[in-house]
Amino acid sequence: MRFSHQRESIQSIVYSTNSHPTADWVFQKAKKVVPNISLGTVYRNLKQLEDVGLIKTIYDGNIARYDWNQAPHDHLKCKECGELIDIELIDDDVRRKVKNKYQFEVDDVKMVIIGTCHKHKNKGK
Amino acid sequence: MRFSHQRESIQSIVYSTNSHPTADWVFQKAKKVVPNISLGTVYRNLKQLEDVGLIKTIYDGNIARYDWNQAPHDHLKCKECGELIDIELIDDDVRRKVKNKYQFEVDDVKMVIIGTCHKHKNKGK
DNA sequence: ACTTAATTAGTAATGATTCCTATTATTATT
DNA sequence: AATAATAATAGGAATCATTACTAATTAAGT
Repeated sequence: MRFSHQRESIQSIVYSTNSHPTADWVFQKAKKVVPNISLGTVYRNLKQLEDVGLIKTIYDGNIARYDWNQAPHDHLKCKECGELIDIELIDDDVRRKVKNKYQFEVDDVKMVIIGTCHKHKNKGK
Repeated sequence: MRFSHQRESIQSIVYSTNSHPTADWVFQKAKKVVPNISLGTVYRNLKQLEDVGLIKTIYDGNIARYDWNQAPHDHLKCKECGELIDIELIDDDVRRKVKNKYQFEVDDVKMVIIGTCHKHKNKGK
């Protein structure tokens, strides 16, 4: 994989935020640096960056979001504001249990906890 | 919500399988019962059935799958065959931890464990 | 500088899902 | 059983996210 100005920009954009951006959000930001970058380039590079292990993809419903955080972690999703919040539960238990009970070789545990964040607790009813 | 032949068929199709079918799979089956049913009807009814709490939606990557199983459970996804396998880990721990640590009201925990199922363990390398 | 192949912009194509509208069917009421 | 009110439908168009295609560009080795 050789150097490209576009990929460098895309990577630094993803690395600049904790907001788990979508491809389109990255595209909008990238245009400010590389004015005539195309959306296809953004997708292609996001995929390459994932292949190389520099970013991770999170599926939020049926839309892809990207995350620079490589450490194993999970997400809280608030159904009021839609925000994805990083959390660390550190449960190696899950891996062990699954391996023993289901003879399943675990690569990755993707957990999203749906609910209401502290900012919106009262708006529930 | 009033009765419809279409919705009844769609529900019984989802309830007839453990394969976590996609909308299109349900559509193909439904055509055998209601020959000129339309895909839009399938989507509309799947959503209604979910609203009413009769089925659940699982996002498998960026494609929606439907599940009749209302009991809290998680899924193993084999990256070789793509199959989604139901599992029960029963960890109320997660709910408690999240509630205390992050002041987050938990509605649902969606966990998908990616890896290799016992049928494909050797094919890994 | 020259060559080679990876990368790009721009656009067309795809696939899943939603939206729109005239018609049909269910349910309550007479 | 006929009527009225309106939820639900079929069929197709529209949308949204993502991928594929292609000629032109560009990084990097020689």
